[in-house]
This record gives sequence, structure tokens and C-alpha cells, in this order.
Amino acid sequence: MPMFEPDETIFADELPLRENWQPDRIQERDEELTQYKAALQPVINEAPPKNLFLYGKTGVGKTVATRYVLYHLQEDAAEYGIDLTVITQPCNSLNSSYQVAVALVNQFRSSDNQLPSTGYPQQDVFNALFDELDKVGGTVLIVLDEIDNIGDDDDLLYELPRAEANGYVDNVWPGVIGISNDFTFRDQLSPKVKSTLCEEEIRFAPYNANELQNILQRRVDLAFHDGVVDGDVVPLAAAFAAQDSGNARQGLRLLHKSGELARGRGDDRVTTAHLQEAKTWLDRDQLEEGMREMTTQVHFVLCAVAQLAVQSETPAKTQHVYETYTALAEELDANVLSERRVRDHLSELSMQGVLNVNERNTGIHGGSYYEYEISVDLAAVLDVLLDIDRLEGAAETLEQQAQRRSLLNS
DNA sequence: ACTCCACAGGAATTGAGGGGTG
DNA sequence: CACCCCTCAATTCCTGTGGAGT
Repeated sequence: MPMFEPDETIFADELPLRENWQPDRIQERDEELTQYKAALQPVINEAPPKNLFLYGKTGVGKTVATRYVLYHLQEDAAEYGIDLTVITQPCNSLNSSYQVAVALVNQFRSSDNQLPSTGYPQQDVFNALFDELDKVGGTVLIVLDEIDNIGDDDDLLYELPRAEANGYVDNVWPGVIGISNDFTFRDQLSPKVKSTLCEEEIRFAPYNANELQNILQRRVDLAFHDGVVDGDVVPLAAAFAAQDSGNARQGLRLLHKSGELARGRGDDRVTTAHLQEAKTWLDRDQLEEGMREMTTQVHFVLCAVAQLAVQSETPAKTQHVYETYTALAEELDANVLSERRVRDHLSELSMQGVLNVNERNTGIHGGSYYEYEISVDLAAVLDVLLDIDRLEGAAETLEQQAQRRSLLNS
């Protein structure tokens, strides 16, 4: 008997459940698509393109709609003999105008002529970008996905749309399509950028539970064999995804994981029990992933809070956390940061949802202060800390103490 | 109505570490 | 080699703040 054999009792085709799968039609986004097409019409009329700004939470179809519309735009442009180039730049992990400009230049250049990620003055990089654009010529649409990552450093967004007016380029019409997960990003932009970049705005509202159900059902029909998925699985998955701010991607992940669990067990049906389990698994996985990406010092701070939690001393005031942190860092022979910095780390942890923060004010007896406690499964936190080399010993001790006090459920 | 605690968090700056040119 | 650029964690300094107590 072979070690591996095809197992196709559950999935007919897993691809429709994957993130990068491109559907042949877009569901539940008719209004947005109409707006999108209208905004790009100038390209076909051989007029300068408008700058576009799309915003909406993750998993509401911004990227999928963009791929869909631009694919058709390129096809039609080719048919009418219009010189159109589209480049897409994901901006996650690029956190400044400078880095985005470098990445764009490198998209145009061959691999033996790449620009380094640092070293040159900013204006040199911009000029290099304009040179590349000029070489390409025609209409160039630059899609900047997750543009909110660059924060308030919007120099590039100021320069790009004005490149032609300022005479930096003379052979090309650049158009910017900015995609943002963050509703507030638009307001962070300086007024001069806002007026040009946000000429045309398309807002992608979160999907409601009904819309999610339609989208998920269609993918389930494609991905699973008929009758394998219980009738109440999709509505529940849609409800979970709706809670997660209408995030269709999350719904797809849940369904995919449910199917994998069923297949792994050799079950012939996918039930809500599988879905529940998939949710627990995914929640924890995403949480641990988030925690792992933090820096060493944040881990120290988290470890200090975990220690207080094990000693049943949470919620703890910042002051108390800082003392515990200081002792821990000294014991581990690490740099001891200033209290101000630790406050930053604590607020970062609570933004991530790892810590819970209560604002308290006892007036003249203590003024206003924050109290922190761990807002997630303590076992998950210890799991992550155990994997950090420098914290291994401390985390082991904590785990033993926690077990003795039966603070861990799993 | 006013005080005043003790911390929150903004702003400016530093310094080390990535890299560049001539 | 000297000199310059970008990045980011971290420090220093400082102003803002909400409500219990008077």
C-alpha cells in the first residue's frame, strides 16, 4: 500500500478556497464595479487617467475587484490599440514612500540592475522612477495595494500624480490606484495629496451575512463534492465571517480548514463541529502568528504580564508591570528599557488584542492610569514565549506555576 | 469650582545599522 | 577612506487629562 494516495472524498477542487483564486465573476459588488469602470473610462478615451482611492476592510473584495476590472481594461485597451501598462505593487512590508518607490523602480528593471533598499537620497529614487515611467510611455496605472502601510509619509503620493504637470515626465500618463484597509488613512493624508489622489473614491462596505453566505456557497459548490457539506455549515461560516467585520477571506479559510479536518479524520461529511474546531484552530493560529512577529523587548513585556497573570496579580498597573519587567530583563541580562518605551509596548500589545486595558481613575489617590491583563488564552501566550530562546527558561517556570494553579485548560 | 494626582502619550532627538558615491 | 542617505528602536522632555477630594 502506498504511503500517499489521492483522497477525493471531500474536496472536488481545493483551489476556489484559496486566497489567490480569481473568480470569473464578482458577486455582491455590483455598485462598486460600476463606479470602478466609470472611473477608468478615461483610459479607453485616451485621456489622462483619474487617480483612484479604494478603501474598505480586509476581505471585502477590493483586490479581487481590482484584478477583475483591470484584466478587462487591459483586454479592451489592447483591442482598441491603446498603450496601457498596469503594475501592481503590494505595499505590506513597505513602510515608507522611499521603499515603495524603490520597489516600483525594481519592477521595471532587470534583476541585475536592482536598486538597493537604502542608500540614495529620496529625490534620486523618485527621479529613477520617473525615468522608468517615461521609458514605458503611454498610460501607466500603478496599483498600490495596502498603501496605508506607508503611514503619514505620503511624499510619493504627492509626486506621482503631479509628475506630468511638474515636467518630470513627458511621455507618460501615470495614474495611481491606492487600496487601503484603513478608513482613517485617507484623513491622515496631507490636504495636497488628498485632493489629487482621492479624485475618485470607491468605498467597499463590509459584506453582510447574506452576501457572505452567497459568496461562500458558490465556492463550496465548486470546491466540495455534492452533499458533503452539511446544510448549516455555510450559514454558520458566514455568521463567523460577518462578525470578523464582514471578511470573506476569513470565511473561506474557515471552510477550507473544516474540510481539511474532516479529510484528516477520514470523515465523509463536513459538519458544524468541524467548523467550530476550525475556528478555534484558526483563531489561535492567527493570534500566535501575530505574537511571534513582535520584537524581543515586546516579548519581555508580554512575559512580565504573563508572570503577573500566573501570580494572579492582574489586572496590573503600568507601574507594576514595569517593575516586573525590569526584574525580568535584569535577570536575563538584557537591556532595560525606559518606562516610556515599555508604555509603548504595552499599548502595542493591547492594540494587537493580546492585552486588555482598563482605564481607571481614582482621583486624588492615584490619578488616571491603565490596568493591563491578558485577554487571550494564557496557554497560547506561554506557547509563544516558550519558542523564544532568551525566554525559554522563564516561560517554562511560568508554565509549571500555571499548571500548579490549574490556570491552563488545555 | 477648583485642585491635584500620577500616569498617558505627543514631539523632537539620538545612535546604531542598513546602504550609497567618489 | 570621508561623507551622505534612510530606518527604526529607544530616550528625553514635556504637555494633557479625568475625576475624587476639598
